[in-house]
Amino acid sequence: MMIDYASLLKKSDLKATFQRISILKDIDTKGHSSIDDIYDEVVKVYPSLSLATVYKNIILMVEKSVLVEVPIVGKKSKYELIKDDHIHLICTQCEEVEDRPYNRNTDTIFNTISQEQNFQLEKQQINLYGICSVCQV
Amino acid sequence: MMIDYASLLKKSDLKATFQRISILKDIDTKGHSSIDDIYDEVVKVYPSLSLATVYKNIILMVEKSVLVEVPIVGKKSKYELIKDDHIHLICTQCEEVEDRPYNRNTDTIFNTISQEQNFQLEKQQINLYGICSVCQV
DNA sequence: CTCTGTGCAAAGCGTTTGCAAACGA
DNA sequence: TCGTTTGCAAACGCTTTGCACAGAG
Repeated sequence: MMIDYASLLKKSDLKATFQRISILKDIDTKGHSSIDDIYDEVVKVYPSLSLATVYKNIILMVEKSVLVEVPIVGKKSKYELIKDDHIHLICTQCEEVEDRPYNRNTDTIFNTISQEQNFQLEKQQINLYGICSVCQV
Repeated sequence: MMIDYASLLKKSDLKATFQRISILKDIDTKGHSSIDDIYDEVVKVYPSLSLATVYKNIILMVEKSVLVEVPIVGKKSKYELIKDDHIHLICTQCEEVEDRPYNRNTDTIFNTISQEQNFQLEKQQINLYGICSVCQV
């Protein structure tokens, strides 16, 4: 958190507009945000924001590998900043997503499977769906 | 494969129509199909099929836990028959999805993480994205 | 100053809905 | 026969697009 979003954008040949920085800040602060989450949040501090601008920028930042799409069963995708591989705990009740680090074996397992299948691994997404501690009454 | 789809449907209080059986057969044969895959296939043997019927039935069969949605980064979801936990190898080139069984450690890892986080695990989806052996020139 | 990015409104599509007719049990 | 399911066409809502203006570098 508290990354220099402007540098992050420039590194990817994207101009550091207030809209883009606000989008990144929202995602970074929350961890995972949907398009609507982002729009609702950023429009508060920048009322003239257009939803189309959010769409355009998310698409662009995913292409540039600044963001990663996290598709979720039965809901709209969320987006997160690119980061080390990790596990998602996705609450089916409150829809929050929490990250947990891989343990030492996790990587090995997936690499082994990929090698056995002669599969050229590019990206991995481990999603555990369930009820988070907060929602368990 | 070659399951008794009619019984499967009746077990879930769904009438065994030709449309539903054909949808299940397509998914079971291919392993994983998108809505459009299914429509394109079934309409061949049942030309009066409506796309709306496919949508309605997929939604229904997911609710009844006959099918499971597999959301995929940057593409439309695919659907599979419900089955034991497994890993998806998703080819980013040809879009094929292949299943691989969990090895002995996989379950342990996810159960451990869930317990540590007091997370009530309901469902898990492990997706490995990359290039399948066929597409590696 | 130049080229990129934004906002707006319209267009485009995938998905859902309502209803009469057809069908399964 | 009765309740469910289907097909059609319309409605919906999310996403994308084109273009003139604004803004970053």
